[in-house]
Amino acid sequence: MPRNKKSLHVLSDEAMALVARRFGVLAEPMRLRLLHSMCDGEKSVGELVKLTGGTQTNVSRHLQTLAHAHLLARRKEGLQVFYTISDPSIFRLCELVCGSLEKSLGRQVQTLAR
Amino acid sequence: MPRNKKSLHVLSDEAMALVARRFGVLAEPMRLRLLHSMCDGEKSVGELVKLTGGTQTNVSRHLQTLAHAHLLARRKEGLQVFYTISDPSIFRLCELVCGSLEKSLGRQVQTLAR
DNA sequence: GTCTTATATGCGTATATGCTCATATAGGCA
DNA sequence: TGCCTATATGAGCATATACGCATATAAGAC
Repeated sequence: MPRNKKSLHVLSDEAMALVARRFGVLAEPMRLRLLHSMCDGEKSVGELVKLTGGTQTNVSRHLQTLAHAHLLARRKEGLQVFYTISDPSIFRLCELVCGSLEKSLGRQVQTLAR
Repeated sequence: MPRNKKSLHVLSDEAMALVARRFGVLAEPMRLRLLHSMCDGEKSVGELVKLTGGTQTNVSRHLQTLAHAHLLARRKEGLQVFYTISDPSIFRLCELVCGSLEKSLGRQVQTLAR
């Protein structure tokens, strides 16, 4: 029976979809800016709005997306909601991408990794 | 003059856009399958069509996308075109994502990393 | 209870992206 | 030349996603 091959293939497809979705979450400049703004610790939504210059609606939406992907943790305190990066593997991802981009761009953008 | 701050901010925005675009290239299951199919060396478009089960048109389009992002190298030989992974940092990216997903999914998908 | 502040959400719109069909290009062979 | 094969591309459609406006929810102060 070629069932092993088949089911492996199917599983692999599901895996691909999951990985793709994860990359998709990181494929938005605003979400990257939000993550970047949280590098030094948790921030409230209001702080993130000021730091990123986005609208409250948009920042809130993107924070939801990041939280649902388990990249952020949510903590409510009174009127405010604080978000923290809960998956540190993001940093490595961004470092890798920045390094790769620096190489392929021939150092056109030297400040990429900052 | 707050120009330093300003221009740093602008540069950072461009950087974010570049990084986001890179992640976006990796945010499609078919493109991930194509990359996966090329792990063991270069492949022709025809081979990739068979390996991934996609249509010729679609496979060709995704290969273009990957090549334009400098993730693939293109080599023409007679009627055939061969593509190779030209940026090995992709492997680390996928490993990191797979590892992170395995953790957050509580090992629901054990074969993710295969 | 009212009022204010902080955050989230429903809805409509604009843009982007993936997919397919048909066709174009490019190279090899007779 | 004409024909066949391998790959790329233009056009159209369907879906997804980001954004803003207005409004809802939640919590504190009064």
